[in-house]
Amino acid sequence: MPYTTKQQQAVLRCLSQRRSEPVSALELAEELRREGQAVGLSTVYRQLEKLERAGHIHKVNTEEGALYQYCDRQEQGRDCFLLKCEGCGRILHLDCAQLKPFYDHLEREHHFVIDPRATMFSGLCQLCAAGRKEASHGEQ
Amino acid sequence: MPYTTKQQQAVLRCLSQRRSEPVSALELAEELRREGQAVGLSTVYRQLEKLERAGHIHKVNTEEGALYQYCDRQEQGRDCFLLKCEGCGRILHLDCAQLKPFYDHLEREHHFVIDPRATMFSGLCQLCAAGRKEASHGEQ
DNA sequence: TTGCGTGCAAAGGTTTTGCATGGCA
DNA sequence: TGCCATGCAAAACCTTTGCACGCAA
Repeated sequence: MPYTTKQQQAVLRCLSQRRSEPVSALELAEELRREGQAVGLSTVYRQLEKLERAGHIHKVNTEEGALYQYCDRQEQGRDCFLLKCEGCGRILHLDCAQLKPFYDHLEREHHFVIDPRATMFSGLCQLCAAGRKEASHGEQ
Repeated sequence: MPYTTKQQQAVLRCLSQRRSEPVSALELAEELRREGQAVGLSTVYRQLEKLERAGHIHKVNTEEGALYQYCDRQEQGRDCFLLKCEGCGRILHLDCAQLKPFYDHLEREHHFVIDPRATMFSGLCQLCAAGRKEASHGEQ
């Protein structure tokens, strides 16, 4: 990284402190303002785009707009993937060798190359799964 | 389905004709207008929400807003999953028994219950993967 | 001085909402 | 008649863009 502004550093620092928690651009700008490091919203968006292209963060499109999450370089192996709980919104990183045979199969049989960084498994974590058992009854 | 309006039927019919092709709400409204079955945009949105909750269609959040895709009831088994090509945006349904050991492992070890209907694998299909090889060089 | 990053304000696009209207039970 | 879906227009929202300014090389 040849030249970094203090805004750029602030955005990345704030994101990395949050670790596995996905944040929206607006939340990020507000947090930075609270810290006395105010950064304009458009600058936040511009930095997020850069950081994503550089592979430092994940961008996840959700119902409520895009969320951004710090992405640890070490966790970017082929067997690392993202797990998103539809209940609480949290995104987990997991490393699992069990996926490899499946990916290989896809590539061999269907010529489809998986991008682990962009692949999101959705489901329910233990707590949220338990909570929904009761709530979900007749809909529509 | 106790009572369906002709708008509701039109939206579902249009979506089912497109099959594996994801469509935006606006495109849907335009297509219906072209067919002489004009449906207001807000009605299209309201119907899409209903259809999604009833499990008839998938909603996929993308860069350019939400896309909707018809979802065949028969394909909703545990081993069915969605494959999204980041290149052309197409979504494929695949059925693959190779996933089962992985899901079982997740459930046993991490207490995470996968929702196949909401799980989207991202990657590149053969054609798009080939096309990107050339384009992607030094960025940032 | 030159160039790039910044911040504000405005524009752009998508999705939702309010409200009057109309059709089906 | 009563209720719910509809359609239009307006609002709300997120994200991008234009442009003048300022900081660093």
